[in-house]
Amino acid sequence: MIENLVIVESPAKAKTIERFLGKSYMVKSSFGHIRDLAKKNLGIDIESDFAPQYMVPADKKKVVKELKSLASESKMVWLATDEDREGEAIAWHLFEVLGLDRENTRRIVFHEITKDAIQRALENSRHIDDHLVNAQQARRVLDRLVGFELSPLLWKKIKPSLSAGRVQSVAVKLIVEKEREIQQFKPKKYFRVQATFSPTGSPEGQLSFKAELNKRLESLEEARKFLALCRDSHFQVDQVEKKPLKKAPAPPFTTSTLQQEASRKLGFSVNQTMSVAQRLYESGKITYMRTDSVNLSKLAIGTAAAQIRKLFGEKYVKSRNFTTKSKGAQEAHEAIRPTYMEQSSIEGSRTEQRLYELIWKRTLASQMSQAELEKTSVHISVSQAREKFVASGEVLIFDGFLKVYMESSDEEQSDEQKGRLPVLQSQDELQREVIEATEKHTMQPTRYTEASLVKKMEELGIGRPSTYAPTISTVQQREYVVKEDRPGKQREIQVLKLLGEHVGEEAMTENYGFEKGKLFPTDIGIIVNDFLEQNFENIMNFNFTASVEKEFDEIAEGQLNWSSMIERFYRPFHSRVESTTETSERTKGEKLLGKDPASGKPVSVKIGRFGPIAQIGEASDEEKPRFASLLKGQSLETISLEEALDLFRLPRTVGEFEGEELVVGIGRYGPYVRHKSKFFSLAKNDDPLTIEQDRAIEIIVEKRTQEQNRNIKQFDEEPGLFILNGRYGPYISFQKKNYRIPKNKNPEELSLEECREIIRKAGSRSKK
DNA sequence: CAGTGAGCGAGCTTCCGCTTGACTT
Repeated sequence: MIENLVIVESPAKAKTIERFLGKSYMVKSSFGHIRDLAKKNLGIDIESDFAPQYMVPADKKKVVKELKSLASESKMVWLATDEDREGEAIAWHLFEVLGLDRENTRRIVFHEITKDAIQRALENSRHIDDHLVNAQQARRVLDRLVGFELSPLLWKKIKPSLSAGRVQSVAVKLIVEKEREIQQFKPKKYFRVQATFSPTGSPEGQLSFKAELNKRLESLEEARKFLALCRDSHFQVDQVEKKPLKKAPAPPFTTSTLQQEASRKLGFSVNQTMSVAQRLYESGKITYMRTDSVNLSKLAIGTAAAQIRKLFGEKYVKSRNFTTKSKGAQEAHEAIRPTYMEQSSIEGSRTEQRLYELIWKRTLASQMSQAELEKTSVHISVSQAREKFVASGEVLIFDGFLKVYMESSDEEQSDEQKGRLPVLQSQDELQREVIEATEKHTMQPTRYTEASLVKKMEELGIGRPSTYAPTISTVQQREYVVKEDRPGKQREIQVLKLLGEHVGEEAMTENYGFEKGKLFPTDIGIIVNDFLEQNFENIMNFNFTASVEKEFDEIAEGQLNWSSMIERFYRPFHSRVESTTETSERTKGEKLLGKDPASGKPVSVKIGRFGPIAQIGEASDEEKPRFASLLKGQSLETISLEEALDLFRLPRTVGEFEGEELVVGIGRYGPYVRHKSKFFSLAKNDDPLTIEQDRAIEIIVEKRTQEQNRNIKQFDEEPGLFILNGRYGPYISFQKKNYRIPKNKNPEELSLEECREIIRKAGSRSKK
């Protein structure tokens, strides 16, 4: 007989709690939800008040079986799942599936894992909150109805296997809308004027500082005029303003802010962040990593203060507790923090160490004093003009939390320098060293990264900490969105420079628009988005989740019946699905671009079986239409007639080599030149439309010498084993598998025995 | 692994939120 059986959601949590409780407690975990709606069909009986049909999924049968038998031998079962809507529902499903009875079951909650909190929880047990459970059922049923009615509609009208849902469709919409904003964006030109001054009489260059004109100039004309005025002006300090400035640390990490900072500071994808954090959690180094709370336990605040005192002194200690602002936060856990604040670093892989240090620093900083700065603005008058130059400087008076941590931002860094200024007073004369007017363009909106999309979703209250990373993966898997780098473009800018008595003018080129790891909508993403927007405006509305959440809250309060709430949503929604099924055309995103000047036939683009294509002629024509795939980076929405026609210029023959044709084309893996039925990739800056014979031959010869250098060594006794030179250096290839060569070994001198040893070692490692 | 794009149709796809492994590279 077991005295007490405690069930929590996570096995790592179970282990920790078991340590805090005495021998009379056994702690087990449910591994999250143990039941879900049936997967076949809807899993909901629409005609019986939306009665859910719950099933235990195959991969949960084992857990359920074990818990059931343990529960039957237990005197008391404590359901200690999380204190939120989902946790309450898990407790209820456990109650139902394990066949528990009310007398021997208690519901308890704790949102921090400390001995005190657990003890308090045991003393304050309650029963399952049915209203909260109903709110969860409403949430679950609504999501199933939306997802399982909209997705099949997309299969019929657009393409099989597509998906739509309350969360993912809005995530895609954010990306589509951002892309359209960027397309419509027209940069405005202006001139920014910067000057370098120094106090009159000071040794050249030593005390010089930069100042910026307080006004942007509209045109080249204006910039010329202004610099001419400057040439004949003298400069004087007008006013010196000093302001104290205080900066407060950011709150400790939640899932969303951890993903953002790990992306900005460490370059991690949201998936990577979550899997590294999971390992840290499982090895007991950090608290739970899926949380929307910025709360820290009293214990953590105390140990952080002690740590700060020890490292930096009392002056740096400032204990505070933060409150959560994000929409729909349920705060079942603490913020993400180190389990032991006294551990500033850990053992583990490099990525684990880096993420841990980030978490440690952020947590510590959140309990440290404000930083104090003094901001100085110096206004400088120009004798011949009204405009003024402003120089700003920041001096750190007390570093406070900045000693360990500074939050990063998504905005591109401005090149404005803020540093120390020389000591200046009103009326001081200044000498100009150089004044520069540089042509600038206003910046287009910034595309989302994975992490900044999570930030936006959190602001809108869409998705939960446990779903941010999976949602981002889903929209990429469905090919609604791609994460890509895009090369920048170049443009010419004018730079005017006043040096001595001379104003020079120079045209320079500037790179802009380079994107790294940004999210772009695909054509299919755009088509699905527009289809849903047109027919299901309410679900695509950014406030949809917020407004249903409000109703879920009312259900949780017991003021609203869940099935009637669903009824009110479902009836109009379902009839919309039906009417759309009947009336809307099957859409392939077809778009007519114009006429082909050569044949006079229409040129159009659409989504074909294998992706976006351009087409000359129509299917009904006597002669079959010609097709060509769009290139990476092109889209149905923006492609021009000229660009589409260019696609048909390939493949083209550019000459011959060794008696055979050289054919240039673009395949699935990019531009290539084909020769004797072998393919050679073109280099990045080769344009397949203009490349000529000589360059094509050069590419082929290059590739051949590379191949010759590929083979380093081979053994007669083992003909299947090669030592090769690859992209990442030398390696051993054996039976279609590759093996790394230890750095201290010279690949050319390896013996067969040594190679076999390397393969054996690698084999035994992967089995572990 | 790189020139694809007809048309028919069986059987399948799909949601969000809570948890980990079991996989492969």
